[in-house]
Amino acid sequence: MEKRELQIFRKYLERRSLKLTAERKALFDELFSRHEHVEADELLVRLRSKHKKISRATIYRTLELMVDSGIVGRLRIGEAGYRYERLRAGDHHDHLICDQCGKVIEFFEPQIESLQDEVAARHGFVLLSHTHQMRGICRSCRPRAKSGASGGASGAGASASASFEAAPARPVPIASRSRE
Amino acid sequence: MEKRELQIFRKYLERRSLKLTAERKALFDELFSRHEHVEADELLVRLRSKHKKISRATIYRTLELMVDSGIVGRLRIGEAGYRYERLRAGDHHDHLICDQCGKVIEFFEPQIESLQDEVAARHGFVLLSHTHQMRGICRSCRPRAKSGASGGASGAGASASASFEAAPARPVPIASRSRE
DNA sequence: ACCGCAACTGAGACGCAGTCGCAATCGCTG
DNA sequence: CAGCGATTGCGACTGCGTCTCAGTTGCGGT
Repeated sequence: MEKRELQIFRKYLERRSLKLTAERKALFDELFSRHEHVEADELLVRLRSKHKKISRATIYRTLELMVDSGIVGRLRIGEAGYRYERLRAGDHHDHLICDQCGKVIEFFEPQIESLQDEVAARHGFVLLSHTHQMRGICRSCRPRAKSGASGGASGAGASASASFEAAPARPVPIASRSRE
Repeated sequence: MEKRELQIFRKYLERRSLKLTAERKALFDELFSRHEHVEADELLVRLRSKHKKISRATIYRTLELMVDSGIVGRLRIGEAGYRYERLRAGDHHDHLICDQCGKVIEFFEPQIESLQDEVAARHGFVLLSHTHQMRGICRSCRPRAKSGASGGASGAGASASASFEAAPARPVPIASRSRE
């Protein structure tokens, strides 16, 4: 049976009289073949190594369609640029990232979700989406962890700590939650 | 009396035998003159309009020092690039952003903070920092709000919704909390 | 005073990630 | 099989930040 997300994407395209071309399908297959958080250029390289001819622009254009259709999430994890992840329908999660090895763990904490609604309401906001990333050192990196981001204000170590940036994700359409 | 953050910055520089030059001081003053979330180029423009001669490179270099020293926070709010905000010593907050007017509200919710620790622990992580952004429509934009990010999977409107990105912030050294 | 040197700075080149313009193609539809 | 909107690849381009480099500053030591 065809993947549910492919159906959704197909429908999304149809509604706008856009086509599910070979390039779009190839990108879909690549992205949905495994669960990960991948960069656009990585997808380009992979597809090309599979002898699919596709341009960078098309990758970006297609990813945008997928993000808009809701089947793909766009994140900012670390440094520059975006990463993309497939989303299973109705899914929602936030991210826990290891600063050392880059591993990404997904988590979902209902209590946090509802506290968010509360906070938003308290400020008169209608919540549409959110981004929540926690960064730290994972279990397997723990032993040899040492450096880490220089702490607050007071004394830090000696060597200049590389300033490692962090950044979150594209909104999770809150619809799925609130419209329950 | 001299601003506490300036003292911190001064000390940070001294420790590394760096200097508090006129340019650095000017940038500090600009950034700490009011509370906001500003872009690097905006700071450049402002300083120049005040007849201070300063180059783009210096702005960036100095902002990095400030971020490292802990007196300034670096965020990703919307689209590309970073925004900088002054941090009062020991302060911590997350952000609530209006997708319509761009207004940024800071919030702090102790319960969320501790739930985060719990989640991290559950996954064997040592938390170092986090980023938490909520996006929506603020009270004053509410009445005429309509468009918004296309919802999940199913039917969206007609016009192509501009894909508005979001992205969070530089870690808040968790030290201040856990080391309490 | 003067030297020496490390720290600073401005200007512009550079790099990366993503976007755009455009002409060539594709693939329905009538 | 002509018409036409959708699609694509290519390469130019942009925005934002970083790097290089040569010239300047300013403090410490003598």
